[in-house]
Amino acid sequence: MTIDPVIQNQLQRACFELFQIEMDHFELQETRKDFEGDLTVVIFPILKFVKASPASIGEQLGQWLQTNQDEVTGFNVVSGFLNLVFDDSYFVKSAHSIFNEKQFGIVTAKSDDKAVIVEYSSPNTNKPLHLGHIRNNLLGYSVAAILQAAGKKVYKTQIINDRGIHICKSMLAWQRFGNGETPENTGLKGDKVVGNYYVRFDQEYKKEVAELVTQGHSEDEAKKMAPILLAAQDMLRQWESGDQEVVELWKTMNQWVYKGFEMTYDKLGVNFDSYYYESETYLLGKSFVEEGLSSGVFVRKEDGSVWCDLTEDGLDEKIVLRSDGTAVYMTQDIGTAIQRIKDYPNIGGMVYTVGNEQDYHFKVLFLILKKFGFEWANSLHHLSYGMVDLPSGKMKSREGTVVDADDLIDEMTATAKTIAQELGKLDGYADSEKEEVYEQIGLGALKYYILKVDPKKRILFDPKESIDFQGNTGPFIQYTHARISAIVRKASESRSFELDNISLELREKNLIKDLMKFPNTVQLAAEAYSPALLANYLYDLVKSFNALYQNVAIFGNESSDQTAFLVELSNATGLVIKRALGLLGIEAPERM
RNA sequence: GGUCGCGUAGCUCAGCUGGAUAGAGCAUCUGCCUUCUAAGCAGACGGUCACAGGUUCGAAUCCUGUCGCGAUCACCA
Repeated sequence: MTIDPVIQNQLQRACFELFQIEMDHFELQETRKDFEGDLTVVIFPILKFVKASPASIGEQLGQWLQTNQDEVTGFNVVSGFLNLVFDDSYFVKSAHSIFNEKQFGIVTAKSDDKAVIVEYSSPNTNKPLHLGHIRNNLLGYSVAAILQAAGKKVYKTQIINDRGIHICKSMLAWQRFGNGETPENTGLKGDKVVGNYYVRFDQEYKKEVAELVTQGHSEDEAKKMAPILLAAQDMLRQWESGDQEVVELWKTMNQWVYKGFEMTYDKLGVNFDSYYYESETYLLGKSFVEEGLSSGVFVRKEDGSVWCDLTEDGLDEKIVLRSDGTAVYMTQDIGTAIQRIKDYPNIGGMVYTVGNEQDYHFKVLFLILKKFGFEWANSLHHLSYGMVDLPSGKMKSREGTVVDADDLIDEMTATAKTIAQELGKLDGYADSEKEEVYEQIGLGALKYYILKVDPKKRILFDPKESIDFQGNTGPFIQYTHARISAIVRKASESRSFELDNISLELREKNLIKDLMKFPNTVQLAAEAYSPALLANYLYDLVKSFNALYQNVAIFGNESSDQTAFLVELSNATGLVIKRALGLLGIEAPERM
């Protein structure tokens, strides 16, 4: 799409013909808005090879391009910068081809290319999803979509932490205080039911600890000997030994949770190709520990525990198997990784969407997998993102200071509704249509708000300040798309135009330049695993569109080529906006 | 203490492999609704790019150090 490679090539020829030197790369950049021109060549790097003033070199190169390259119709040199002016028809043709290219910006995967597994969400089964999971889900889903658009085959998956002491705590509290409550007879989502008992457990636990302390035990002692905790630990042992009753309860309550999660995923608009459960994979890593021992990647200590010595790589020793032979977190992650490669054909790499608190863990994991000598281990990426904190500090589910995912989604939708009603939008539509749009807008605001910031940065989220709908926000972008849809509706008879008859204003050129950047932006976003890149691109694009269309009358002279061109240009812009929003998992309403 | 990340307008954030006078939105002010939809547009105000050195034609961007914030350094997950 971009002309840069062509110009690079021509500059090489020019340098050879004019100065008899061979340069393989030139610094090209978009011309700043306050100078005349479209593409700028930075002259300074050439100075090292050519003995002349920047002005003279610029002059000669500009002259050469003007005579040898059709698109270049003019140039000017300003203190070391050669600004090239392109012919209007070049931009008109570009806009035209964007409109005609069905999959503009999207590269389809070749069948022989390696695929990528993107893991995200990966919740515990003892509590509902919260704001932190929302960031995780939005990032994972969007990065998967972007990788796909950049030409990769992508599989989305997650690992569900369905075993361990945490779920036993919920189970125990439910047994004792539940009175047979179920999602069905309470009308609550299953994850909420289970989450409530997790909180209940903690309350009882604290009560018992306090009681023990008044009886004269130290707090540390009390924390270890509280009967309810001992009971939970006992339950875990029963689970591991396959006690039928415990396993049944475990299955039942986990099913409640999964149903609840699915409802939240549906609302968020994310999905998965497969699920992995720790209860099924936690033993997997062990066989590879044996393998690692025989190949010397791991060493066994006297007490029987197994370690990986990473001191040569600047890290510590890391345990991969406990002295009692049970698996640790690392063990199962090794196992899960290898299992996934077996389960899917032709995997070239994996992306793990996990918070930055686990940076060290993944550094170690990747290193160990490399030591095993797997080829794919060189293409593992930890999509590390910053925490979402509240003004009051960190979110803690046990203390009830979390922002619940479902609540937040509902609040956003409600806010969208209030604002839309105040503005009198959507009057005259059916209630069901209205509700759908409110949801699209509320979620659009939330998704864009989260995705527009660099993944690695921490987000401070203030739930009291409702998320903005003005300025650099999802709804603003959606709104522009809706306006474009209106234009397209009105101009239902699309008429073709004569390319040669169009002359462009600066703002039209700017919009087309922005449109042309889309494929490149998708590639950059894929390389950087950063939806933020795309979000900020979108905002620029929408600004360009608005700046142009505010002061231009599209309709009124329906017969002119200029009108037909403007309609096509808006159509192309609408397509790109919708596509880019899609990569962020945001819907683009036709009306709002 | 070691390691990693972050620090840009009052607030929230952009700023791609170093390039021209560091950009948006919110907030505060000023104008614009008979054209496609004002969730918008045009403009004003607002900066020691944490600090100090270094690299070079040129640094918010790269390197080193200091300070501040966060994370992490478990036979937890």
